Order: sequence, then C-alpha cells, then structure tokens
Amino acid sequence: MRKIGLVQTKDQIADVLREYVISGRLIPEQEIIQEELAEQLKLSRTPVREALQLLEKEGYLERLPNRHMRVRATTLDEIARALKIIAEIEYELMEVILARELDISGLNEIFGKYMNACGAERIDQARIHEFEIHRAVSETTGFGYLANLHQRLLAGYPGYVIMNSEKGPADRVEGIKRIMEYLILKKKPELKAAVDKYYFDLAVCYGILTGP
Amino acid sequence: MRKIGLVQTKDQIADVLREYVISGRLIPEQEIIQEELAEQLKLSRTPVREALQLLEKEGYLERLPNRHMRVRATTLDEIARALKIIAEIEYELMEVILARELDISGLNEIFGKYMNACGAERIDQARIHEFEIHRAVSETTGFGYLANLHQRLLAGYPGYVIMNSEKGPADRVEGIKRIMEYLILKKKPELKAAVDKYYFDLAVCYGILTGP
Amino acid sequence: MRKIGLVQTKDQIADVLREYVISGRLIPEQEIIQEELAEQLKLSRTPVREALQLLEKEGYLERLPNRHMRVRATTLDEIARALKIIAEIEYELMEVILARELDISGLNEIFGKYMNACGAERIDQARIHEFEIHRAVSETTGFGYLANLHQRLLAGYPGYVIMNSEKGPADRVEGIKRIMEYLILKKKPELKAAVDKYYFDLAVCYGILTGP
Amino acid sequence: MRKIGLVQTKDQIADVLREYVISGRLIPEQEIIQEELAEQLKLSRTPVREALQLLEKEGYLERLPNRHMRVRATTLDEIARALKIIAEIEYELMEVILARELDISGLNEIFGKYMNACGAERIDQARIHEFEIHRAVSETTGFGYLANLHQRLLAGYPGYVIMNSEKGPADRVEGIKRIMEYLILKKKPELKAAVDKYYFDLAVCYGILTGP
DNA sequence: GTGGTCTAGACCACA
DNA sequence: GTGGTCTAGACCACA
Repeated sequence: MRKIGLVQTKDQIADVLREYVISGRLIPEQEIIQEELAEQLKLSRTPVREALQLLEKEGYLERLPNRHMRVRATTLDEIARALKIIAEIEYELMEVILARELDISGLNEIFGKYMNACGAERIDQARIHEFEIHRAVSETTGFGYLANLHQRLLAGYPGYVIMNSEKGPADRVEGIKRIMEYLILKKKPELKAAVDKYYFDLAVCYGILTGP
Repeated sequence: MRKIGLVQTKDQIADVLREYVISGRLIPEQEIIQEELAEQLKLSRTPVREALQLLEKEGYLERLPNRHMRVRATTLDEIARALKIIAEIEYELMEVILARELDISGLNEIFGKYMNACGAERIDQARIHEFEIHRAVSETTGFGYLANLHQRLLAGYPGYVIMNSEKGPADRVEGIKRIMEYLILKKKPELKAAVDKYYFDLAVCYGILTGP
Repeated sequence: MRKIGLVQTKDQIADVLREYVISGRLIPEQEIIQEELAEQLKLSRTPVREALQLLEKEGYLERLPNRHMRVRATTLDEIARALKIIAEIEYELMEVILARELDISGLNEIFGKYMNACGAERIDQARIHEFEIHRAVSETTGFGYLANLHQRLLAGYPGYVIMNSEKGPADRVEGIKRIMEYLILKKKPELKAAVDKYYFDLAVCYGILTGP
Repeated sequence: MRKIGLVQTKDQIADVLREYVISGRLIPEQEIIQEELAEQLKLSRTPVREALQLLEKEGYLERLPNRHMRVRATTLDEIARALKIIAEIEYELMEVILARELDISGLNEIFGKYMNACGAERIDQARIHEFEIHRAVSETTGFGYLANLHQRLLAGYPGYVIMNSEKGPADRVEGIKRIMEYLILKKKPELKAAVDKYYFDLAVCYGILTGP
C-alpha cells in the first residue's frame, strides 16, 4: 500500500524549484527572491526560506555575499561525479541487502511492473517504475544515514534524467535487467560494475539532454 | 507553477482507498476495519476515521447497522448518472468562466501540452494532462461551492477512467478539442452538448473497463 | 416516519453554523476560531474542527493562508447555479425512482401531510413537510453517491429558504403539486421542467430574502 | 585562514546534538522533545526544530509515528559503510583538484601545521589540523554538490573520531602523509587507495572507541 | 504566540 | 468487538 505520511510544504517547494533548476527553466546566476517566491506561491516566507536553504545545501542554489540567493552554475563534470557517488551509495545499500539477506520481493514487484511497461511501450509509466526501483533499494534497507542520502541525491539529477531523457527507459532496460539479475544472483563484482555503468549511462543521457 | 499547499493525511488515505474501491482491489461488501487500517498504515485512528467518513459521504463506503464500514456496491447505472451530474457541474463552471470573462490562458496551456502528448503518443503523459484540463476548469473559476464539488467528483470515477481506460486519451481527443473550441468561441449550446458527450463517453469507457 | 439514527455532534455544530452563515448572522470575512468556538460550545476541539472542515468543503467557510477559517462571501449568482445543480440531481434521482419503479408511498404520505398543513394554513408545519418531501426523494432511491450529494446540498440554501422565506410554502404549493403529479404520471420532460422551475423559484425567494 | 561567515544558530545546536549522539551521551531510543530542548538552551523553538530536522536528514535522529523525535540506533556496520562513501567523495574531490590543477597551497599549509603539531606532540592541536586538512579539500574545489556533502558527512563520525579517538593523530600520521604525497605527485590509484585506507582506519578507531 | 493537525490512550455506546 | 468522542501533548505553519 502506498506510503502515507507527513508531506511538508517546504519539501514540495524544494521539489518544484529543484526541477526548475535541473531542467534549465531557472538559469544559472538568476536570483531567487524569497519574498517574491512566497507571494507567487501564496505561501508565507517561512517554508519558502526553508526550501531555499535545503536547495543551497544540495548545491542547486548559492548565497551571494549580500545574502541573496541565486542559481548555481553546475558543470557537466560536476554532475558526472555526483552520479558516480550515487552509484557508489546505491551499491553499498545493495551490499547491505545481500549481507542481511533482506526481502527484495518489493523490489522485484516494481521491476516486474517496469518490464511490463517497457514491453507495452508505456514510456512514461516505465520512467516512473524505473525511478521507483532505485528508491525501493533504500527503502528496503531502511538504513538511516546512507538511505537518506541516496533518496535525496536520487531526487536530483538522476530523477530528472530518468523522467525526461529523450533516450527513454527502453535504452536503459538492459542496464536495469543486469542490475536485478546480479543482485538476485548475489554476484557482487558484476553488480558493482552494472550499477556503475548504469549511472555512467545516465550521465551521458543528461549530457545529450541539455546539450554540450 | 504547480499548486503547493497543505496536504492532509486523511486526504491521502481517502485517495488511496477511493482508488482501491474504484479499481476493484477492494470489492463490494468487503469490510473495512478502522483499527486494522490504522495499524497497516502506521497511523493513529483519527485521520483514518476521518478518511472513512469522507468516503462514506462520497458513497464509496457504507455503514452497517452494527456500525461497521464496508465497500458499497456501485452499479454502472449509478456511475453513469453521477457522470451526468459532473458534466452538468463542469458546464455550469464554464458558464461562469464565460459570464465573468475569466482568463483561460492556464487552461489553454494545459490543453496545448495535452495535444502535444497525444501527438507524440506519450499516453500516460496525455492522461495526466487530460485530467488537469478538467481540474483547471474549477481552478479558473475559484468558485467555492460548485468548484469544490467538481474537484471531489472528478477525483472519483472520471479520474480513474481517464488514468486507466484501455481506450486511451487518443480516443477522447476529439471530444476535448470540441470542448475547448466551443469554450473559446463562447458557443454555449454546442459547449453543453460537447461536455455532456465527453462524460457520456467516459461512462462507456468505464463500462468497458470493468466489464458487464 | 422520521429516520432515526446516530446524530453526530459535529453535524449538529455544522448545522448551526451553516444556518448562521446562510442567514447572515455570521457575515462574510468574519473569522471563526476553532478553540473559541469549542469553548463556547463546551466541547473539545475535535468535533468542532471536523464541523469546520465540513463547512469548508461545502463552501460556506474558507481557509486563509494563515490557516484561519472565515466566512466566505457567496454571491447570489453562485447560489443560483448551485440550486440549478440540485434540481438536476433531484431529477436524476426521480428518474432512478421511475426506472426502478420504486415504492413512492412514503413520498406520497409526506405530500399528503404537506397539503393538509397548507390547507390548514399551518405554515411552519408545511415548511417542515416541504423540506421532507425533497429529502424523501433521495431516501427512496437509497442511492449512495448522488443521494448523499442531494441530502447535503439540500441542507444548505434550499433548506434555509424553505424554512425561512417570507414567501411561504403556500406560494410554492403549485410547484410541489406539479412535481408530484408528473412523477406519478411518469411524464419525464414535464417533471424535469417542474423541478427546474421549483428550484428557480427558490432562488428568487432567496434573492428576495436577502435583498439585491 | 579559517573561513569566516555567518554561523547559524541551528547549525550550532545541530553540532552539539550530533556530538552527543555520536559520543553516546544521548543513547538510542532516547526521545528528544523540541520544546524542552528550546527551553534548556534558552532559544526559541524555530532554530531547535530546524536543527532536529537536519539531524533527522543526517540519520542521527528518527521521527516516531507520534511525531516525536528520538535518537536512532546506528550500527558499526552502517558507520563503516558511511565512511567508505566519504572516502569516495573525498577522492572524487581530489580528482577535481588534479583535473583543474587547483592551487593546493592552503592544503599544504595546514598539512605543515599538522606535522609540526605531531612532532611537538601537541595532540589536541594536531587533531584540529587533521580535521582541517579534510575540510580544506572541499574548500579548495568549491564544488557545490559534492563539497557540501563532504563537509556535512565530515562533521559526523569522521570529525568525532578525529577529535576524540584514543588512538590519536600520531597513529594516523602515516596515512595523512601518504595522501598528501600522492596528491602532490598526482598518483591517482595510489591516492585512491590511501584515502580508502585512511577512512578504513578511522572506522576501526571508532569501533575501538565505542567498544564491540 | 496562535491556530491547525496528528498521536496515544482513555471511556462510552451499541450490537 | 467496533466505532465515536474526548483530553493532553507534540509538531507544523504563519504572523
């Protein structure tokens, strides 16, 4: 059953803005003014301020000496490195799954849905399931420190590329299949390589997506 | 910009259960036990109870003499009549838009996205946009009494059919186009007929979806 | 016989407040504070909160960005449109009665009492019976989705006008008689027209009631 | 020179609480009550709440269904894996330094001070410099996404072990020397191995520190 | 500081 | 046994 819980206003704001930055709708060096934003969203400044601070921590925004906020220029190189780290974290979480022999039936179920959606060429559905597969990894471990990190990093560039890349899920289907296969077979070195390759391919997709 | 606001736990619960009832995952006469549900969702009884009461009001659940709650059997006839009323309400809201000459650029924007998604055969994307078009009608009027009703009714069967019918958005694209056209041209009688026909078709889709 | 069942505190609270709003005792933009209200009524905050949420859903109250509740300004136009929708729903329910050949002896009985009260010029008694006639329609169908809607909408403006309009039940007696007659004779188009006219007259009464 | 900037109250609170958790002064499952904490610290609830949310994100605290916060039980295994990730990130940042041929004179300066303090057996001074060396890595790159992550992760277990481990900086002096040497010589594979080993040793120190 | 929402736990009413 | 109602206490959001 779908996860139900507290949804905070500030997280909703952060989600929207993060997407705008990643997708280029907000361009580097563009200033973000708290009060304007609050007015546009018909919200008070408190949750807006908290959302901006979160995005600053995540590296999407930066604070000028005059304390204004603006969109940070993020290089492709930087994103590629970040994706490398996410791959590292995701593999680490998978090692936890293997080490503790955790139940991966939830993961498998989503994987099944993903394969079906790919087969039926329901691309947008497949994108959602692809994203959920990754999220299910950290949900399976329930591993505070790293799982939290994984979820937050995932919501950034990887999430955007998965949901929007022209090279659709079909182009990554082999990668996902390999990952699931090696995870089930507990072949660690192959799993590591497969996860690394998957995220490397994502980086390539992002490069294509946003141009040189 | 995406709508941001307070998301109440009880509404999330209601959304999940409503979908389960409509989709048949919860079958008629099946009993819903407050406390069990609360435990499954790891929530306290208060929001669960409020969600159940909401669904009772909406007609998805009914209360037995012993105060237990169970899923109501809903006939196709009943759903068809409900869809007729929604069509009526939606047209009424459109009349408000015309009478007050409200700005429909938001509606038009979503309509454009819908047409694009249809053209690109991104079915699931088109479904989402189709649903948003309807929602945008009541958001444009900001008309408390009826708009509220519209939004809530929309979240029920219409929403489910739009998001899940085998006959996809492409089959309804002509209907949507006609509605938008007549709305822009302010041709009231034709608009009324187009809205009625659109919802009649939805009822047919639901019948096909769930079988006889 | 009058339906007997559990009367929830929150519904009682909602009934009182709804009448206050409709009658103008609570004026638009006036703020309603949960805690104050709870204290005045010597109740805890929970049922009060639930009543306020109900009234928000019904469009009598609205939530400010600071989460306070206040009385919504409702235009005559809006009420007129809502009455049109109730007429639509009531007719739809009558169609169900006809289609399923449901037993309308209960309806007839109340109609008889209403006529008697009118004849005897017992105005207040007639008002009550007039209201009950409408309610009996949805009780006859026992039709979850729409019946619920009907009952709730009925409790709003129509109920208030019926119970309070200067132009008393005597002025609407012809309308009621026509409706019952066409219902018994199963003359659908005439019935539809009669129901529409009845509610149109109610809207006029409300306009008169509250002034231009 | 030490970076000077705005120090936010909430970060100071978070720093204190983080140390309490890591050091065991706050034990797992112990509940943290916002209001109590605010009162003890003679601060308003807002910064306290923000600090608690930060620590929840970092995995030191967790939220119970009743919305209370409590200290999370963190296993040694979990910490070891987190340290592996930090090593990965720190190496990635060093690669950036090499790729962009950034000026590492600041890093070298701190390294010099560290070596002096070690030589003079001024242990506490050495601990501070050791910590600063790491921090200087992400400050040299000024690399939003990863640098931020590095700084925050560094403030957790690594920082604590460096500042408190019984096996003092002297025991890690060889590790630090190797890292600096390979960084200057731009020997990437050796550098990677050296960083990994350094953080592995830290994990061992923490294990010793807290017992089996 | 105020109001809204949720949790936990208690008791009552009904079948 | 199930649901309704209430209290006390916690957190979230806004001013």
